[in-house]
Amino acid sequence: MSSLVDVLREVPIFAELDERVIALLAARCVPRAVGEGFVLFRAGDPCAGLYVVLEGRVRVFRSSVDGREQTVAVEGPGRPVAELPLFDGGPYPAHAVTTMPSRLAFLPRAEFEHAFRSDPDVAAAVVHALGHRLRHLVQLLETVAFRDVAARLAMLLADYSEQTGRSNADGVHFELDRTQEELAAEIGTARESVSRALKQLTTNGLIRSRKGRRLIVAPAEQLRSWARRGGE
Amino acid sequence: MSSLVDVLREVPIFAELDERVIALLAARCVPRAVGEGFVLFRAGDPCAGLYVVLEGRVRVFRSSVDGREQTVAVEGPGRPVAELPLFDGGPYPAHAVTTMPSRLAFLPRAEFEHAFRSDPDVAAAVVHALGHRLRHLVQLLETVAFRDVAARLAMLLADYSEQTGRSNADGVHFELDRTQEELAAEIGTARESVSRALKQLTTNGLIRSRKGRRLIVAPAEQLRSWARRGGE
DNA sequence: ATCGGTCCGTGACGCTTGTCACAGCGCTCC
DNA sequence: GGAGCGCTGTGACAAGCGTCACGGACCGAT
Repeated sequence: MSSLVDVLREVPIFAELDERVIALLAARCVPRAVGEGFVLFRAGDPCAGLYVVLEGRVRVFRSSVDGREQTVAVEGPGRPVAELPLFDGGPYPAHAVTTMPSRLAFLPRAEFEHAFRSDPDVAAAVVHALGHRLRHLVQLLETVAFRDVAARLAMLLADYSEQTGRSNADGVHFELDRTQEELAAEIGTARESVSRALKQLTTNGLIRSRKGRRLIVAPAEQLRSWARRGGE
Repeated sequence: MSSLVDVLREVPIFAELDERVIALLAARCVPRAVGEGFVLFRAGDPCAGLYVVLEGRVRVFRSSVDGREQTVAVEGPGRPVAELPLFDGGPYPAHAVTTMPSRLAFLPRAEFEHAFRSDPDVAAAVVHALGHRLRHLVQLLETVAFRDVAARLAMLLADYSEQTGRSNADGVHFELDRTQEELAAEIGTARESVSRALKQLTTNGLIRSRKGRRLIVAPAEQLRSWARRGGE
């Protein structure tokens, strides 16, 4: 098995730290292998520490009493989960659950706090990550508030295609490793609406092809501008 | 005029710093008096520095091409505006405009960065503020995604009543110093819907009395639980 | 008092979308 | 290869809400 240090070095929020600090953090981390559906924490729980996804996937979401769920973020390998409540001392603001078997690193709060206070680089890195998250949320809020389902979906596909897609002459093609149910939760709508929106995007030429979960879509910029214009 | 130092000491994000640091920051701040409708920055502008509201009010919002607006935050005296992009180097994610004549303090980015890197207390304070904002956004996102207009309004009133209200036997009474138009932008809906939702809350007994902008409402906890249950 | 502005209430209407119901399809597991 | 199951498509319907239109209340300026 590869050493924790090697993995942490690849984690964006730790990437800029020097060896000494990474080694120190790694020594304090508790690695865990868990199955699908493992609950890292629930909204309202006091914050115990920081998780980093090494392998697998974690969904962060809020749920309402009547069972609907709004996904706030989906984190994959190398991404931190719930860095927020480490700082203001408050509870976790959302639930976090693995959506597939995963390996996680857990850094207890006290360890983290110590590193944060003693090394300004750690502080800067963390604030950087927080900033990114906040930026993303503002964006998400806007689309959920303003856009219809098709436009929100287009935005989401634009993100995915940039993250995991490869572009060639026909467009950007990539694997959409999510069910429509999951997509629906991410853009705050119902599964059926996603199904219809996918059809709509296809007839509008923004999705060029759809074979199973293999997609070929228009370039991200085109998707986004279409969404901003509100669909033609 | 009162010294800047005195004002900054009252600002939540600076409150825990010691005199020396505050004095140093104050010396670098540029105070400004501006009228209503002054544009601090627009979405996409590169980040020039941090603003702190000394007096008045600043609305932070995103707008869509077709003219609708979603308010992200409304900041009053003592509150920082746009601490986010200071860190990740990105542009401002939203517009910020004063909604009344205001006094602002402006701290150029370089000064801020210096303080942030050299004093861990500054770093901690700022992260604290960021965390708070993120928490608030997650909450806002959930309500916009799930709740109907009446519920969202109830949540908003719960916040306001806690911030500025005084409670007595009839309920919590306070002054709602916003137009329905402004309320609508904060919960992502239309003015008319706010008007109808206010009526609905009144017939349901959550708003006990409404004379002009003077409101008497149910305790915040009751408002929130009603909203969470989705209106009875 | 009169005008002009902003703000608020309310009716009518149509579109989007959530919900329910059901049918086809591709799996895996016997 | 059938049974069961999760995922997907789609039709029908109702509710919520945005939009338009209009009228009325309030208020400051002249």
